[in-house]
Amino acid sequence: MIRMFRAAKQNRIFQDVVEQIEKAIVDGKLQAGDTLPSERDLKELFQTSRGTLREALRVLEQKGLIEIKLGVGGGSVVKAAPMQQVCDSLDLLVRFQQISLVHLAEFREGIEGIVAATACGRATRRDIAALEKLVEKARSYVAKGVSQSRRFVEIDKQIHQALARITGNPMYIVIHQMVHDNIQRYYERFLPWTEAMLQENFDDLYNIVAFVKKGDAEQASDLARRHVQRFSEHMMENEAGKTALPKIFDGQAQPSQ
Amino acid sequence: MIRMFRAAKQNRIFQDVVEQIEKAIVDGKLQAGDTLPSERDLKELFQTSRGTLREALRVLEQKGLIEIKLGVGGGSVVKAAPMQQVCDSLDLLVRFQQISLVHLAEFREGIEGIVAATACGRATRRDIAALEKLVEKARSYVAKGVSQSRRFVEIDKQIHQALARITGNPMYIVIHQMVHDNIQRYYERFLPWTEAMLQENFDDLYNIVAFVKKGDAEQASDLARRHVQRFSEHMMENEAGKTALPKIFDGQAQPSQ
DNA sequence: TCTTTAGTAATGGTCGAACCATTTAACTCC
DNA sequence: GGAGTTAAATGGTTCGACCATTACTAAAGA
Repeated sequence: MIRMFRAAKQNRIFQDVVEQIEKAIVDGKLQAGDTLPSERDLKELFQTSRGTLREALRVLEQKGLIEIKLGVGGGSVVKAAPMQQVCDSLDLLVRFQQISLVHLAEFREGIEGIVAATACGRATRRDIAALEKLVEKARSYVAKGVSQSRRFVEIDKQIHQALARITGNPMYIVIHQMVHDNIQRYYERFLPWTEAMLQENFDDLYNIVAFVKKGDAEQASDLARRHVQRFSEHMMENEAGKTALPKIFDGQAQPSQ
Repeated sequence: MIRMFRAAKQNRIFQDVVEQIEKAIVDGKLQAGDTLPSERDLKELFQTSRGTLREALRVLEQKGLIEIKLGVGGGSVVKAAPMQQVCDSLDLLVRFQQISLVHLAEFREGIEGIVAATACGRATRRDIAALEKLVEKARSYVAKGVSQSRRFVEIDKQIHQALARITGNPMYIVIHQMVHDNIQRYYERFLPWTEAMLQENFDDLYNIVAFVKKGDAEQASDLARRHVQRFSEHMMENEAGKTALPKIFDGQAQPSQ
């Protein structure tokens, strides 16, 4: 009932402009890459002022539907699917401290588990080959020690993203990316890498890929979850992690209804 | 690397205003319910024009951070956690047909499974009592037949939300709500209820709660997943669902990277 | 002829002042 | 004391002007 009707602030002209353009995009009348007329032309099309029109464009830009370029030949370009917006909106919620690191980590555990299990049944030979190539890359960085930990983390992310992509379900891709990015921000700040951790994590990746290759969903899923858990455990062991951000670890914070 | 730096369009003044206000809100210097100064005051605080300031307010409003009220005593009021925005952004993605119903349903399956399993270990006696109360409410609506299916669906949602809340992890709550709302919109349009379906779904709910009460995570999880699957199956069987929206069911659409 | 450079026009970004529409609160009148 | 009226504050809109950036073009120079 709550979401059946939208606010009826029809006095707001820019809102009407937003809805018209949004509808045109969603209906496919405006395709990604298309350029809208200039602000001065649009203001005449919509019979409004430039200020009001610009407020509408601001909203569309924020929604991720258009991108605005400067200079001659610039203007409003229709963007592809606004996937980034989903991430950003959740980003904001996390920064609101409504969601702590333990919450994120627990959630990621579940997601990684499902992704790994789902990927098991859907990975093609090419997928496996790509995964193994990434694993080899990771191995080379691990061999070079903690100085290359940044590169290793990058490959680690790519492997997880590849798994999400293999599922063929964009929901996993977008949700995974969002959680990973948010959680990684904490790890970068409070979790210094050691040789042992690097090796341990590489082994996880290697084995996860191996299980996916074998098609062993249960083991792949379990290991993927364990893989995420290890980070939380290291964070707990780490002095910086415990002392610097106690709030992050306070757990069961209730969300505001 | 991609998400480490933000676009450096510092020529855009309104962006700077957005960031300053957003930071103040996220840092807690501005609490939910606080009212910002009037546009005419803000424009002086930020040393900018009213038009530019309004563009900033438009962005903040779109982000769900503020709500704007008219008339004397009106102005920009800081809102609580912008949970609705997460739903809206996904809604847009779905309408972009980047995410189909099968994608949503599969994802929801995983989430409901994890939520049910996690809730098993965390439900207090009060939680169980509240769940059972909801189940009894659902039973009464089922008894009244399809005429009360709308009410039943509402209770169904409340039960799932209650389970998500029991986990104590706000990630589950917000993600669940986002997926549920989006998916329910399809079901409402293309899935007419029958007596048998009502009964079947009630039985699911009854048993899920029973398993949670027993603390049987595995069975609760399996049944919760099965519960979601049933909807997809009914959608498949249903002529309206198959013919009205074939595109929704085309499955493996690849996201634009 | 090719390259460099200066110029020019289109376009988004900003500014200021004015007016309109809505809402609240105070005030007047009965 | 209640109902209607008025006034002021505030967001919404409009207009006109100017600035900053950019791509294209033509002129100048090698």
